[in-house]
Amino acid sequence: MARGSQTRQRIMDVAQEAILDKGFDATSIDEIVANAEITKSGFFYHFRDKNALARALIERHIEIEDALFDDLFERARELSDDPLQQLLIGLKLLAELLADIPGGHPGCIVATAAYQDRLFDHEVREANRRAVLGWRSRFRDMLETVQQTYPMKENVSLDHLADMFSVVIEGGLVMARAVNDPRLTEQQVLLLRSYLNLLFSPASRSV
Amino acid sequence: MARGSQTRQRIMDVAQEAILDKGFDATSIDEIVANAEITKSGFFYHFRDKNALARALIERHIEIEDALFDDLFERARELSDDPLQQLLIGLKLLAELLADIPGGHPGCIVATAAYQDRLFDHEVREANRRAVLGWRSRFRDMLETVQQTYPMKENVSLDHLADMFSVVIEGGLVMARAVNDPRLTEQQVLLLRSYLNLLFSPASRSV
DNA sequence: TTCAGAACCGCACTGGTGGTACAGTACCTT
DNA sequence: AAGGTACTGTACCACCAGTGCGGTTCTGAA
Repeated sequence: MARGSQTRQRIMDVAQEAILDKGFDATSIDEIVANAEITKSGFFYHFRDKNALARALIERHIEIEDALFDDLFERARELSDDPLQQLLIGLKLLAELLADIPGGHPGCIVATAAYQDRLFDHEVREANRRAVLGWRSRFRDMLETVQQTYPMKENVSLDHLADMFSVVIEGGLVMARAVNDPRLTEQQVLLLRSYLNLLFSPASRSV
Repeated sequence: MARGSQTRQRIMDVAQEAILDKGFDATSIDEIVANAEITKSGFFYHFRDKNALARALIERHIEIEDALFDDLFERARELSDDPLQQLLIGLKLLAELLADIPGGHPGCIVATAAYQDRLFDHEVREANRRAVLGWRSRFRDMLETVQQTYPMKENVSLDHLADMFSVVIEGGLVMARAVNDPRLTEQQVLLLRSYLNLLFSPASRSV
């Protein structure tokens, strides 16, 4: 069983690299099978069609990203007991992480899927939707905890605010690509941090 | 000469509708020529290849969007003499505009191009880049004027802040698609407005 | 009225790509 | 030895971007 899933992983690795570099459509199955050192028949043994590959990639991506966020905010919790500080520290760590990836963040498969969504079938879009809603509830929980200690200075929806995390990250990745500036995403995450600081922090001190 | 450019416009209209609906690759030339009531030869008479069509669409989109922003903030200037209020009013008008489009905003061609950029040639990416940098300088100018009257409460880069307009709009459009919630973009623009209000507004009144 | 050029049409063709079908084979576990 | 898993190899199809080129229609200037 190790042999099969190993090949499957290899196909996905090769495919992901090519897709993040060139886009889903620009990556042909022939190219993937060549780089993964497998035959076309072998590819279709593991994936029913190209959609199945996309779905697998998105699902894997969600897991990795979730684990990454878990780790990030776990470290933030270790560094402070204050919920607001945890949030601000977590965002700082996220910005650093985005900055540390050499050559800039490769981009987000979820956004790729969203912008080519008619290419994918319903299951792919559903997986994508689940991922985004998962992030919303994650950040919403954190914001609620913060709000219990620190009242907001402006009355904004916590759901919308939670979505802003994803919006800034995804939008940042899009714009980083458009202007070819890999540091843009990191800068935008820090602006979100600045917003949350102004919104919740009681003293109007600069951070 | 009216005849030629008329056909060209018709091709672009038909193509844009299909591309925003399904994505660039999912839209075949055969489909475009059928809906535009022209032949394939006719299409290639007007556009050297599919890239030329994309380039033309992006350039037209930039013009339209620029005119839209011009109009929006012109109206904001009519409503207030205060630079901060102009900015906040402009964002409110933008949010209303995004909300008013029936069925939600169709999406942004610039982001589509950014996420499939390897599909496009250098000229297309350059046009895209120019558009984004144009927005940056537009919003930067406005922010600078605001800053002359209202000092920022946190010291953030005006360039980054200017980029945040595009980031929130583009990211909002991506996420709106992902969760199938057309109102998301509008909500995010209002959050950006809330941030700018907190950042520049001297009194900590709620708006 | 003529006539050149712009704006097409019609059709045949090429190469690449996603996907199918199916027979055969190496390997690994029971 | 048997049987499933994990493939290989080959042949094939439909669709799509793009080419080539000869022919046709429309239009504005001389």
